[in-house]
Amino acid sequence: MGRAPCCDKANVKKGPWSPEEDAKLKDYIDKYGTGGNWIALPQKAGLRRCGKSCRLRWLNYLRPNIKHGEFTDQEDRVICSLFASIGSRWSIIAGHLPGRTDNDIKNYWNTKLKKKLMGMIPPSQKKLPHYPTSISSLLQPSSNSSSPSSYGRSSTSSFEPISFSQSLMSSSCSSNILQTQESFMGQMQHHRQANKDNLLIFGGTTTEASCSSSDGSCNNHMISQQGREIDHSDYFCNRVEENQKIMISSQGYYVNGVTSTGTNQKQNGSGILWGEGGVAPLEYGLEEIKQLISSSGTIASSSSNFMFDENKTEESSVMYY
DNA sequence: AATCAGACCAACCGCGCCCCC
DNA sequence: TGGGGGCGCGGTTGGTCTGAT
Repeated sequence: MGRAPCCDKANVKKGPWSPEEDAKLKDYIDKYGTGGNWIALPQKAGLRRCGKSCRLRWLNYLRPNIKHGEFTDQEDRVICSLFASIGSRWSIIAGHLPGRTDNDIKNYWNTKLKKKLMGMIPPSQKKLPHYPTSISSLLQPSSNSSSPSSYGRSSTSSFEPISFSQSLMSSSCSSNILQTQESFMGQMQHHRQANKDNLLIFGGTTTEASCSSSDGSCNNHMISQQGREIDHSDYFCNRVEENQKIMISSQGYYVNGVTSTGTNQKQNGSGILWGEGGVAPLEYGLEEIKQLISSSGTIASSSSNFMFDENKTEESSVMYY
């Protein structure tokens, strides 16, 4: 069985597009539009191409305002933030980067950006020599992305690990799903190894985390899990020092017993009581992290160990384990 | 100069969702 | 309401480029 082919494979050309084909397609769409039917379009346009191929060519290369070339640091951070929040939903991420296509972003992620992040994986994971040893270093604003860092460098590639901006950190923390990103897990695990006094606890929603900082200058935008755009400036913008315990959940962030609203959190044994009706944040110890890393060979959205319940993300994200 | 390995990227493939009949 | 067709998406592939040896 199986699905019927979308076109007559025997009579369609495959492979790279010629300038003539590009011109035909562009001319046709300029004149008549897509007509809402990509399957029929190539025949009308005089192209021996599959409709899907035409659509892809148009969307990725021929349509106006497509931006090619180097991704900026800002774009890097947007991609990372959104990836941490929503996983590999490239079309949504592309929607937040005008001129960029999902395919472009996907390729960029797979070939470069992911490796930048992988540069932060501990030596035990990636056999890389040097890593930041303080959480604060991970939370520093991105000011050195163009300068050599002390992070590890792959022996076979020339990438520079990006620095995690506050916006990335905050948005990453704001979503449970990020925990399966091996890059970030690597940071966390390494940090735990480097400084056992630190405790990193994450959880909650992207839509309710608050920020008490007045000097935070994070202006990046991100979207909630419902696709609603929200501003990072409302997020966790304060620098966090070493030896502090960090918790972020739907009620805000928490550092050494002080919440983002300035109140002290009650602690109950090893646990922490979050406000009434609050969503208990998830806690990740080193072992859990190791387990996550080992069990999530792929990214969150494709992991069988994690399911992101989009129907339950209005107030809090839910992770099934 | 030749060869090889890794990086990069355009394009293809298959699946799930949605809409329409 | 169910089935079929089209669209859109994410994963993967394969060709080309580039740098190292």
